[in-house]
Amino acid sequence: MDYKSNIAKLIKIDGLTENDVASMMMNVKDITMGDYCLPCFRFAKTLRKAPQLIAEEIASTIDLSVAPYLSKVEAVAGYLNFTVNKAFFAQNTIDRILKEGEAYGEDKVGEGKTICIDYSSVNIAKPFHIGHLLTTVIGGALYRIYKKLGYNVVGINHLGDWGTQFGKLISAYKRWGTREQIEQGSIRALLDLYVKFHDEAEKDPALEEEGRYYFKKIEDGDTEALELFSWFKEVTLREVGKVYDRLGIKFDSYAGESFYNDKMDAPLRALKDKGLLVESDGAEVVQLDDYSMPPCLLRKADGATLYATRDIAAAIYRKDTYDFDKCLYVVAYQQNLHFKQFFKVIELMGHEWAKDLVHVAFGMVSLLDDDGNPVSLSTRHGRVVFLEEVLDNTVRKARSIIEQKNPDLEGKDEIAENIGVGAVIYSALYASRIKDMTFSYDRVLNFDGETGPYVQYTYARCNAVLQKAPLNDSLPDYSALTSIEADELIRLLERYPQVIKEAGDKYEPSMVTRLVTDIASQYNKFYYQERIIGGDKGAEKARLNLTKATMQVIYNAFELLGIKTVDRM
RNA sequence: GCACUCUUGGCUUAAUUGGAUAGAGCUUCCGGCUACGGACCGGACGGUUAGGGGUUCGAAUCCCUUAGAGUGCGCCA
Repeated sequence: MDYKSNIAKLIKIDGLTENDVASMMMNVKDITMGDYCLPCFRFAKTLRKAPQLIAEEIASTIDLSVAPYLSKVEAVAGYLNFTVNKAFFAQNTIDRILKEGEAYGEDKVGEGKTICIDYSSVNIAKPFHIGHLLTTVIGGALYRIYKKLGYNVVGINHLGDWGTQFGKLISAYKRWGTREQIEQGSIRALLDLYVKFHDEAEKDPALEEEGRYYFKKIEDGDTEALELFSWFKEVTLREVGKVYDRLGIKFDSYAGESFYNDKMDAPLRALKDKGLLVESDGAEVVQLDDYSMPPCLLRKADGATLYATRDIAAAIYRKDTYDFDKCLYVVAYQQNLHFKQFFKVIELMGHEWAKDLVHVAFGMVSLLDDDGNPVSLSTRHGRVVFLEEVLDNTVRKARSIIEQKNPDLEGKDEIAENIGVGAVIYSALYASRIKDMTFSYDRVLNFDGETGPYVQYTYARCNAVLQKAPLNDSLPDYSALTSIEADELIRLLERYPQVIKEAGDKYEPSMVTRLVTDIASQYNKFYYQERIIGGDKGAEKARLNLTKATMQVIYNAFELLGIKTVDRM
């Protein structure tokens, strides 16, 4: 049940509707003062009374007998504080979680609506490195969050699969490559070929011409060139797919740059007809001076189209195909201007849905150099950390901790995989997405404190308690859950559905990470405060059910984040 | 030069979007396993929320300003 709006029904303030009051209700920080509160300061001016007096007057009009879920109303320092009936609250919350199970947190707000999410967007024949981590896991988490909220979600991997580099790659392959080499070496082998091409091209500039020649062949639909091109694509996607599987990432569409190749003429023509596309230094641009932005370049002097041209075509295609209510682009904030520009161009074209395009920006990932200063990733300078290597390293670390702490554990490999990968995903979804992140092994290999393994440990601990508990089919006595620790825990569990909605509204999966961390932490406090097994049967049952509910919410939250829980570790 | 973003203890960060005493984790120090899992828990140290001004009952949060950092700014994506 929604406590805030139920409480709001009890409060009568002139000129305010129930909804107004409900939206002013807040959670109380300090649980000893209550659970929900209404700050009365803002009424002081219109009512011409002191806030405390107003709070007292409202308190005196509230009849608790019609609200069995409340146990106390109190006016304190201008706040009207409501304390819920703890036993009722505990029972209501825990029963709901146990009854709904994996569905706890589901909502219908998204029913009948479609959201497109453009994320990950790998480049063919380029390394899948930690620079792709954030877009991939943030996009993946949003994908699952919106599904949970009832939306129809379309996950799009906008592949970087077009450009002269593919002509060069074909040229290099035909000169120095073999099929086995590529099949075995995959992206690394393709990258090696690409690098070799550039080295050789410095000695023999004619190679550049050859690269262009083969790219032209791709464009013209030459059978051999197309076959090689799609083979490179297949090899790349096969390797990248392995990482996606480990991260629990899925896509509904892989329509990338090459897909939009023949879809740019129409929007360009429309822009021209509207007089928006103008010639400038031989190129064609949309002037955006009126919006204090530099012009958006859509066609080069040599007639070739650009990034923005393709994105405009893609947005229109997506609107036509999916009729989205929102289209998200999970892309680093470096591209802020680019998105603002092409969103504006689409608006100028007269598409009212331009307002539904959202750039979900996130911070920059950098590495530390030898002096401890952050440096940006660079394939050219060899400053690349393969995502797969990071996963392998954290899994290895998890494995070695298991060997040390729990050598007899069964299924170590799978458990280490889930812990190691979980640690990486967790660290990427820990902070608000706009924060920059310097990647360091020190950080992702630390499994203490607010980390993925910490939450997984709590889950495994809950599981161990339940395994060890004797059969108990008594009715739970929730009035026995009297400790502050239990209260706080239940309060956090109850908040979960609301937090998912907020995470969706703000495109901020870290809100889920934070809540599940608080839940794990609070369970551990509860665990040390109260002995769970033993004593009165009804009370024991209540503590066991609370343990079960905690596990369920951790499981549900981790599923949204893409992290697997483990029963033992 | 212009635009966007950011600045909270040594480090990484939170704060119900303007609400009560700014809350955690890491690090350091102290304490806790003959306990239902010590990858844990408790405690201590550590903050003028970058500086200044303003708005108001109330500001880390909004406005102005100064400083610092990052990113971007026509023929790459």
